[in-house]
Amino acid sequence: MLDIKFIRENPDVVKQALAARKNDADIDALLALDTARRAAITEVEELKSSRNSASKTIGGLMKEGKKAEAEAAKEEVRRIGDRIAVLDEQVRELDEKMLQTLLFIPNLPRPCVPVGKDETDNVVVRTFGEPKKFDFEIKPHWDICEALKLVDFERGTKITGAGFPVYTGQGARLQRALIQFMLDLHTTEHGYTEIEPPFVCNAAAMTGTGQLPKFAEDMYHINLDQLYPVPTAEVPLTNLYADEIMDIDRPVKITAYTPCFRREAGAAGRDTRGLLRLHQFDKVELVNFVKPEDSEKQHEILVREAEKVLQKLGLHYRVIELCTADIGFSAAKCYDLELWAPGVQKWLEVSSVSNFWDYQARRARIRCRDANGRPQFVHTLNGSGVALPRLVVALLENNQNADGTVTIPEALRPALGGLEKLG
RNA sequence: GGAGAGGUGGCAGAGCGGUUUAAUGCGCCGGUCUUGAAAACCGGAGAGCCGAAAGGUUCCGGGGGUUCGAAUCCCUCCCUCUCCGCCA
Repeated sequence: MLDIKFIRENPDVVKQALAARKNDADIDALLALDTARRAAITEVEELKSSRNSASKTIGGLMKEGKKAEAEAAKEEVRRIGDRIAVLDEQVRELDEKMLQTLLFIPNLPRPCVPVGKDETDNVVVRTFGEPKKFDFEIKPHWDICEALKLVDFERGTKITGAGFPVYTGQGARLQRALIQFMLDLHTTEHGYTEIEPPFVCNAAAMTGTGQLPKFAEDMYHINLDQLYPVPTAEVPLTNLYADEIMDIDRPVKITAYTPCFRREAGAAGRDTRGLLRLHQFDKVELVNFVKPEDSEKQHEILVREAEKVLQKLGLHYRVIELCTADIGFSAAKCYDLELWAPGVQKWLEVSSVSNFWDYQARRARIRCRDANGRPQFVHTLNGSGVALPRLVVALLENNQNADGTVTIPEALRPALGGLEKLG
């Protein structure tokens, strides 16, 4: 959520930033609500002030036994009370309208974010490794999965539906090993505290991080209990500190594995084959809470931490900086990590590393204290560290051998009991 | 699921219609003392909103009601704890 004070004082900056990300929010209408709200508050508070002092006077009169005078005063105060009730209701309605407007306005991209018209204007920041050369005919991952019986695509549709993969045998074990490998890396080398959160969250949490109310259609919803299966661990992890004043002399860094559930509304028919786009997938997520002055520096550290996973696995990847038109709703700045998958001949997004500035913190009321001890909103950051299915795709397609086996990267073998090859 | 108890500042815990401007303790910050620290003593400090400021206003789990006036009385919902039931 944006700061209404900032919008009031910098309407043109806000309009320009929103235009850069192709958002058409009506800022002038919002500011009109703001003006009306403040006028109503000023009026009602003056009335409340006079009611309060009059009530004190009545208390005194009652004690002195001046019944008649007290009754006259009561009548006067009752009229003030009626007027207050009307104005209070007005303020409540204006508050609600403003909130509903603000909840649908996205974050402002930082000035440093490249301006663009769509994803083709994203910028490649750096590239790691080289595309691998093969001296045999390589297979796409779905053929490898079938040959080595890593995923049972057929039976999965029977129990749930398309997009809910059933990993089997070494495929299932590979999932578990990757989760362990990533959690161990981040906790032992990057200073993260491991969390195992609930896999469902309530509407307040979903609103805190920005999934609700705008993206309700992208989420599964357990109607009977008003709970949402998490679309990312970002939701439970970030909201862990909702309504708190945090002590963050140094960044608070937490990580968790969760399955992620996404309806992928609007993406029907895209990437239907294999593991490229799923309704349920596994992910290890990294979440940071930092003081405002530290967030830009910490964002660079965070993206390096996510990259470390790919480097250790020896995969060819690139870091993309998203342009203003492609950046996520809640993000102020965002890097994506993309793996090269030679079988499908595509760059695959396996991580999104975002700086949310104070946008989520304001929605979820996560604060810390500034140098003077005054409360201020923290900055939140998060990054996938990383999402599994596309990582598996890249591992299988890059490490496949002519004999149909797949070589396990050195770094991953301990988590697989020393296994060197799949198949 | 049933019965009972309870939700008050960072924590503990009083208050149960009108000097509550929410006592008190612990913890926290500053100071005195000390070579330094601890202890002791003195002082300070809740959050949101409106306001340039002075100041005002709201907040005792959420919502609603009674009243001139509600932390305090009533209704309702939520949550926590204890016991019972069921159970991995």
